[in-house]
Amino acid sequence: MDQVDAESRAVAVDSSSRTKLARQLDFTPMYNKVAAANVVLPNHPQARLQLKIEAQVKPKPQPQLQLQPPPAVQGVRPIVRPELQTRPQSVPVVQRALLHPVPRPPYPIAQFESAQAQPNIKVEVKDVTPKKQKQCNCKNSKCLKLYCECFAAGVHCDGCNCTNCYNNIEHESVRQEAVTAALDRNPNAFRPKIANSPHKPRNGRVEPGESELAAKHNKGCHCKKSGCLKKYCECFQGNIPCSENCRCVDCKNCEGSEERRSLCYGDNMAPTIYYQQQTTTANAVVKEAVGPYGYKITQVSRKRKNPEQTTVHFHPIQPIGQFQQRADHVAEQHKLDNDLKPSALSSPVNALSLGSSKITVSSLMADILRPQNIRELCSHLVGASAEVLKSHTENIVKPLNQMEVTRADHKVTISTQTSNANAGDGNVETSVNTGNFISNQANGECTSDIGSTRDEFLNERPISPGTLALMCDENDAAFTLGSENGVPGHDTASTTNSELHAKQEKVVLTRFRDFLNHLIVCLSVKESTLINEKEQAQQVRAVNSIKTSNNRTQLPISNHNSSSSNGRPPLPLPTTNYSLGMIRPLVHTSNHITKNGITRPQLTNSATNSSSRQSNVGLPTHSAVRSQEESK
DNA sequence: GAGTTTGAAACT
DNA sequence: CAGTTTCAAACTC
Ligand SMILES: [Zn+2]
Ligand SMILES: [Zn+2]
Ligand SMILES: [Zn+2]
Ligand SMILES: [Zn+2]
Ligand SMILES: [Zn+2]
Ligand SMILES: [Zn+2]
Repeated sequence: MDQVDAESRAVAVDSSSRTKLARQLDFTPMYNKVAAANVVLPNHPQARLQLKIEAQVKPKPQPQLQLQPPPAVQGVRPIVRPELQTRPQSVPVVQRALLHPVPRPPYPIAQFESAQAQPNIKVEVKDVTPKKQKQCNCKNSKCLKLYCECFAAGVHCDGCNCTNCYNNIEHESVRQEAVTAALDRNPNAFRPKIANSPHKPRNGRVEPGESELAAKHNKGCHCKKSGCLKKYCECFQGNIPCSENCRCVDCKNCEGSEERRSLCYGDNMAPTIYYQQQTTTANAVVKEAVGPYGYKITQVSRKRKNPEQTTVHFHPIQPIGQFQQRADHVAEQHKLDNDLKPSALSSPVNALSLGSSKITVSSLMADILRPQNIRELCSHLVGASAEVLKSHTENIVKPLNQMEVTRADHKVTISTQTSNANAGDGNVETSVNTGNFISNQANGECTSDIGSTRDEFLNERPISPGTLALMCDENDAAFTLGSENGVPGHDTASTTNSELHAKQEKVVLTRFRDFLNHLIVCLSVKESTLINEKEQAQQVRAVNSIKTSNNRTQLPISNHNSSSSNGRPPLPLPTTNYSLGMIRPLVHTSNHITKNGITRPQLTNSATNSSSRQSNVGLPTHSAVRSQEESK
């Protein structure tokens, strides 16, 4: 029927369109609409990407985009090629590139959304993974309806098993019409369904209740039989808990749900994956569940309060909890190679955070190392990572040293009690600055909201540094993106990226090491102090009874010294107080760095997005109650 | 791989 | 907006 016509038309148009296609594939219309609101078009991610890609990959002026794989790019893997070309919007590409780490391709995600965000991503293509994109199997939609994942993701079919496919360059004009139609039906049709972040209100602060990171499915799911624990559920598929936007029945994917947890973290998540997709997930829901961070930690901590819900969806408002988890993926941190970070770091941190850290030590440590400290440590590490990224982004590669210097913003304080005299109030605080840390900064005061969030980490699943790093990345990404304008993605992306990661890792590990060293020092100091006291006491007694002098013992100390000497900053240990400050003790002047830099960018989300989102967020309109729930 | 189940998208 | 149909993925066997 009309198909034919369309087709013919398409063909006709083709030649003309081709050229344009190359750059555009994306759904322009959409942009226009969307963008219009925002105005920010220029950068459209896609456009950029595309351009970039072309440049990198190939000049490819040719009509048929697809075919040739860009030689250059190709190096890594074959797969890449087609996509690039084909997918105009590149969404996929990008994502692919970015995602690389992920074991499974997250899936098609379109990035539009990010108009704001994606810049960094661009990394690219070559980089790594070939990720394959998902292939559809459409038979009746011609791949011109959102039923088609390719179409929905904003990419041309490439290597799909579809029948009668019009989602390709050859039928671009028809395709465009379909795009337009889809947009008419739903202006957000090609935007990510899952809001990644948190959009924190632009106004600035995030409500306490709401975490900044809550990722939600914009429209929510409407599952009735899957309990939202199967991939039929978009929320589950996107690895996010159901939210108030959902109207599911008998939901088991609520935030605190045990089921959810078990599924998510349990086994599967294992180490493998963390993936994330980058920035935007486009509309496609992220397919592939991601594993949460891979670090597995397992248990440990207590579970939080969570309200488990029972049945019907109740979506708690408290988003906070999962923060991390979703943060990851949702956030998409782009890059970051998972591996390293999590694995390496996690364990240590976890241990600490958990508090599980060995009991033996606990008594001694208790005074010195407190949960809060750990949180701060985490923040510090994240901040450091962020900082690295930031500097990296700026292209200014500052020597790490410099960075260190820089980090003066955030402070971590650890209080220690000295057994000594003041015993009671012996707390002393030392603060350390670290780079700006995102989350903390978010709220001027670190503690409050984070507190809850972090508790979770600590208690529940401690966030591993790796995770932190991820989070960080996310943020970074965000801001990078935001700054996108300012920073044109540097091409070297791939290399840069790895470099970046290496740096981040280095910094994080280094700092963590420092932290541990300090901890050691503090402990030793404390220990020695205790010993001395004891000794003195004994001496006194002894004196009374008998002799006077003796030798003082100081065992551990020696060790400590050595340890301290190891490297890091010598800490000035006050005799009485021990501080763990990772670096220098300071007064608290707090300077929170505003993390403006960081946060801001995010805010920018495209107007539509934000607007829509907000509405959702603001109130749960969903009044409903779908009381009847399932009949069955 | 065929068949079933499921819930989003499309349609009315 | 609700109800129904269409659709393709997810899941099952
Ligand atoms: Zn298709
Ligand atoms: Zn396809
Ligand atoms: Zn197709
Ligand atoms: Zn659901
Ligand atoms: Zn849901
Ligand atoms: Zn649900």
